[in-house]
Amino acid sequence: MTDYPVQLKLEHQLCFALYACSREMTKLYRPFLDELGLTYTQYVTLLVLWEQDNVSVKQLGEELLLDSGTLTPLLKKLEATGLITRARDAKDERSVLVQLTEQGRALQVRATDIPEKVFCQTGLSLEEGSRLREKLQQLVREMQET
Amino acid sequence: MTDYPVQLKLEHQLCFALYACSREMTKLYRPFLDELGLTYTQYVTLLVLWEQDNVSVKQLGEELLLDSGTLTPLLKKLEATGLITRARDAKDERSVLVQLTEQGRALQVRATDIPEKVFCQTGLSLEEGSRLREKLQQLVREMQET
DNA sequence: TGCAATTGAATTGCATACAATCTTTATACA
DNA sequence: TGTATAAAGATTGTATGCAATTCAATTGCA
Repeated sequence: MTDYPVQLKLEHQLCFALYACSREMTKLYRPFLDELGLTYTQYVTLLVLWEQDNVSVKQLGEELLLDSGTLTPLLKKLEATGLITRARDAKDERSVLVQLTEQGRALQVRATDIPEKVFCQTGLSLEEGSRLREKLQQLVREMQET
Repeated sequence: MTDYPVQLKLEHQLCFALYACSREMTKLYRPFLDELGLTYTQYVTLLVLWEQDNVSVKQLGEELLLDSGTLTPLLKKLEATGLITRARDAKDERSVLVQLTEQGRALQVRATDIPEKVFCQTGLSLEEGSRLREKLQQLVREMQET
């Protein structure tokens, strides 16, 4: 199999490196998020809400690159656990506004140290981490244009 | 909200950049894989098998960083569509060996050009793509050690 | 050698992702 | 001003991911 096309080798795939790396990174978060009773997707949703409260499902979807098929059930779970409320926007009944509860806002304090703890396990310098993140953000923007 | 802790901003998260980038990359593959009737995970599984046929579920899991909970149903689907066969290893009845069918092997030809077509949409130079992939592979290795 | 511990898959249960479709509300414009 | 179109969520269906558990086969070692 020495003449196997090099462009099909798994080791040669940027897509797989991304896919594997993303999942491994999520695994590093899991023990910390377990303590807060959150999944990774719930966590990033809260990151958005902690920055800007009272946003629509549409806005959340634009920030997180997720659609209502993913967000609706996830938000219902966060509502059921008492971290957020969901309510139709009086100004536009098509929209649903998501708001943190007291409890949801309080959780932010317990999350503050998680990114740093995880980052320490990556073996990256701050400089390398930033460069890599910027490169990935640039790549996301490029892929969304196509 | 100007005093919001910078380390919790979504834009500052390497984990989210990876998560978003991985999903966007998979979206670029989708139209091409649809033509072959494959999902992304089925595709990377076949990448492994095209390189080395007749491997165990355990070996597949080690290459793809997936466990039997994900692989077993996926492999059953590939078997149902006639691309692979699954059989207990006579030398160790605990293992299941996965083998390509004629049809499964034939599909490789139609997949050969996909990585290049997708890569063109990333806007990366070959040099940048390789560097990024190597950085991600190194990061995966580092995260697996912890 | 006999049996406890380990290993490899499969199964179960839960939480995403995402395409496709449906429902409700808002908007545009003939 | 009706009405066609568009927009925002919700729903449905399919396919992962992964933890936890179960089951069968193998291995290690007292």
